[in-house]
Amino acid sequence: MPKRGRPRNPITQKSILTASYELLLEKGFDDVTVEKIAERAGVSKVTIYKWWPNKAAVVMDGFFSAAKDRLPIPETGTVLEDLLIHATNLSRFMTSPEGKIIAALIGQGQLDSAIIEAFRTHYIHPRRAEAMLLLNRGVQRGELKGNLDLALGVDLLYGPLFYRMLVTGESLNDHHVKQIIVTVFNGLK
Amino acid sequence: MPKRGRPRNPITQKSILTASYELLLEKGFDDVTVEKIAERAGVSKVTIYKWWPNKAAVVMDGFFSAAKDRLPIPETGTVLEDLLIHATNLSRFMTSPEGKIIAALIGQGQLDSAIIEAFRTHYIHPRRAEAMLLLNRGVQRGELKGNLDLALGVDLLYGPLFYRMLVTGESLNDHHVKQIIVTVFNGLK
DNA sequence: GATTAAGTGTACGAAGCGTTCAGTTAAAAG
DNA sequence: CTTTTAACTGAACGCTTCGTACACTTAATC
Repeated sequence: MPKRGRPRNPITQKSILTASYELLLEKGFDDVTVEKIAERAGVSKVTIYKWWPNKAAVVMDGFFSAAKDRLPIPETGTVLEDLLIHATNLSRFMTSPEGKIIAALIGQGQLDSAIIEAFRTHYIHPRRAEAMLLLNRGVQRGELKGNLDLALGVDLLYGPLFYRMLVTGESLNDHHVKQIIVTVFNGLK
Repeated sequence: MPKRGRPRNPITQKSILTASYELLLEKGFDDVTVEKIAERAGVSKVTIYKWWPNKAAVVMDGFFSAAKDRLPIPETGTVLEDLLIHATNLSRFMTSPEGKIIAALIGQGQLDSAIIEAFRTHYIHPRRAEAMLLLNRGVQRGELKGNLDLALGVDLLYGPLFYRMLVTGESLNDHHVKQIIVTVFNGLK
């Protein structure tokens, strides 16, 4: 049975999400307003509130629908090499304008549990799972110790990168990343 | 030459900072309002704006004036032992109600550079310096490698703890901390 | 034509920020 | 005792933004 009533216009939803992501990129989370999203999307504010419960929900949705996975998992044959490539790519992404959105969302998440939950589910956990696969290959090959706790490994690799980005704010170039990865690797092998 | 005019009432300032910190503890950054601070401090809102430029400045000041240093640097004789004690204390503090303020402030800092700057200067950097001293004792004793980059060491130790707190949100008990520290230590020695 | 649901435009209430204004109050200086 | 200076007060206000209410119009099916 096809639906009664006026059908939903797919362009409406899409342009809301696009406008939302563009504004997030240009202005940062705090300066994105529902009114601006509506204006840029060419849509009524009421329509936005019809489909999303609040501003945070729209913005998160816009982020997830626009953020592509730009970090394919490398497979060079040795874990250390894979880790170096992966971590370098990650750090470059995190210091880019799009990557900085991530800091903003994690920040906002500290004040709004719905945001951080969504972010963990849709962004953090999938990427952690990928990194665990990478580490697991190293365990199989005997490059990493056999009883390695994969989750711990990911904490040790990602932790310092996020820490620098969110907490110390210090620069994060390829050399720093290499230092971090090589040293952690020594602890994991 | 003593100052002309009505002298500043020290109680006024103090009660503003106290009220601000109490509210921060009870409600979190977002739900602290200047009006509530004024009400609890028994002070006019205008007085607050006379001495601080905005809400963030008052709240940060309240935090710094109230947050005691509860993390003395241990000195057991071996670095690994020192690190375990220090990191365990830190993680316990971070998961306490007062510690959670830190997550909120770092979060807010991602949206307001003045906040994160103040937080780094008054809170993060001094604690990193302490941790570096601890590590340096290990280098002197030959328990850690001689060419160790102390800042890197702190990144590796603190990074995973903050990462769990801010990003993954996973629990952080003494066992996790021990795993983290022991593994990092293996990479640093 | 009747029904259903999508979408619009305007207006509004509630917060909260930061400011303005017209005062009072507590001290030092003359 | 009067004047001057600066701290402090209370109430009101403008502004922005969130989220909602209301009275529509529009596009589809029955």
